[in-house]
Amino acid sequence: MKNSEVAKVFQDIADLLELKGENVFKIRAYQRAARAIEHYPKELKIMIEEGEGLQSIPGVGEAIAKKTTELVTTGKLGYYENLKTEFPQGIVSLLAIPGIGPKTANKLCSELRVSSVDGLERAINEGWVAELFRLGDKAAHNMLHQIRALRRKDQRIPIGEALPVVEEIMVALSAIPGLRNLTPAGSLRRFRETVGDIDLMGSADNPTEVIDTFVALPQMGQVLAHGSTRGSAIVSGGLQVDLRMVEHHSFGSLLQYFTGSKQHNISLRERGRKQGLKLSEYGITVVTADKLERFSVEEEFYHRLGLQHIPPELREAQGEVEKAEQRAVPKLVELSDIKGDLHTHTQWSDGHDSIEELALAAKDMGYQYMAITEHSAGRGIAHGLSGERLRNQVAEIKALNERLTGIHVLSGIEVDIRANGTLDLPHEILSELDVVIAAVHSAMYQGEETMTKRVIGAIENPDVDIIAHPTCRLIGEREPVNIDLEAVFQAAAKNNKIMEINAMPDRLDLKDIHACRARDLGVKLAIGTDAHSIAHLGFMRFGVGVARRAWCEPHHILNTLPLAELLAVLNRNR
DNA sequence: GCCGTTTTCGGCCCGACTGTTTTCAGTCG
Repeated sequence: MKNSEVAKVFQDIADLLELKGENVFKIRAYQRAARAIEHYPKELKIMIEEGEGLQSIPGVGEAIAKKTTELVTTGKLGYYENLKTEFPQGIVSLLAIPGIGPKTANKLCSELRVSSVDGLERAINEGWVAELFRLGDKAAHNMLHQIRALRRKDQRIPIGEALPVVEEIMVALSAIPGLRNLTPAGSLRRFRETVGDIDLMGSADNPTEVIDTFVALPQMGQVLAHGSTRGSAIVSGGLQVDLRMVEHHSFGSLLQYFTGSKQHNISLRERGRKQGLKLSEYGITVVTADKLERFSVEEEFYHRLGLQHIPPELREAQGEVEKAEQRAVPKLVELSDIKGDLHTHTQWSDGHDSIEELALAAKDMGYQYMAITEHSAGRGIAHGLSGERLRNQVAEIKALNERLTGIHVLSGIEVDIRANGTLDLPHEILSELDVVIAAVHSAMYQGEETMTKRVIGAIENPDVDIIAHPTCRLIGEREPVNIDLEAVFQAAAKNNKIMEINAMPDRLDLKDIHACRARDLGVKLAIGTDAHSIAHLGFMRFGVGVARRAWCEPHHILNTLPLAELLAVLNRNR
């Protein structure tokens, strides 16, 4: 059983306990454990097999560890099964409607026999809900509104779509004189792979003017709110953007608060409470003196708590507060550390631009090198390269390198790992290249054992350097393949092979927690954009974002190495 | 149910909004 499935069970348990009216702290304990498990980089199954104590996970104690072991080893949890029988099926679905919590759900269920969203809708329309004690016409109307919103619920948007939209807005507002701060907060700032609504935080001498300009921008569709401190609008694509203008002297604490994550903020407040400090979005209050200290800069907020500043990407309550306390927050990899792109396509296969065009663009980005890694012939649809065409390309790259200065082009390939685990090109050709990436592009629905063996086979092949997009997922479109990543990472560590963080925004593969686990096991990572055009080279920042969320420092990332050192590591002269 | 540089028992993050009441319960982020 996967961590995400375990997390789902504990979240379900929390919901059921809420309906039952259990002790709120017990409920919170289950919620906390669910979130911690969901973000935990190591598979619980492996931890149990290796006899590693589950209680090392923050928020998991004796009872939840025991339940987890039962769940993971037997696939079932008696406690959960019993709990489920106490309530009509479907009542939990009511909790998903904003505005309905456990009390209201229980009332609807016990007094109106409502136990589904459809049933609730009928009860509202027939006027029953408005009759209930402490509910009225307005409450019933709101429920109906929320049900409709839920049905057309927009999915979370990949960060690759949201970030450019937000940046365009920020550029448009940055010209306003008097604007001092403007930053996205929330999951976008933390660089999560998908985002919901966007919160922009700003401070200015003339906040009203900023908000007026914001809601009047040409890309704004429906304006939801337009006040003196807050504006809210829907931009094309359905993304809701809120702009919140605050006082200069409170900007730091407010930005901290709205960046989250919620769990990170809770950890901070728990810690502050022990020091006699009360934390809120307005600042820090020394409880004994009842005096509020405000912070215009976020760094100072953390320093006041005796902590190092914590990069937003790490704020997921995964031990970052303890590290900040010990002054041991890692110096995370940055975009400027990247010396080249190791995964690109040109007109030779299914890319848009020529090798030279791509190379010059890479040079403009300040790179020292870039690798051309076309598809191999097995990908007929992508105009993949045969051995012969590949040799021609190698010759062209060689000639190009003699002409170009300031950028070195590496000849490579993204060779198919066939369904039977063999590679799509022979050793004779692969051994002539600077870098060989191997990847699965077909037979994606193989069982876990077959798929794992298939990829490990490629890892053990001496011609292969890097495994690209190891899970083949497409965010919101295609589920990851069935693969035992733990075994794959172990094999990569043993064979000194590199795993890719594919920076394409709809891939981000490896994802954050998997990259983190690979790093833990000592596997080196490479960030590649998989660019099919010059514009795609800019995807690098999304890959860097994943690496940062995986606690990676520059030395964990292969393509932070200068050219000579990179070639030494790839060691292709065998 | 979790947790410990005040505690192995007795705490557990903080503030705001809404709709319903007539001082507040319920919900949310």
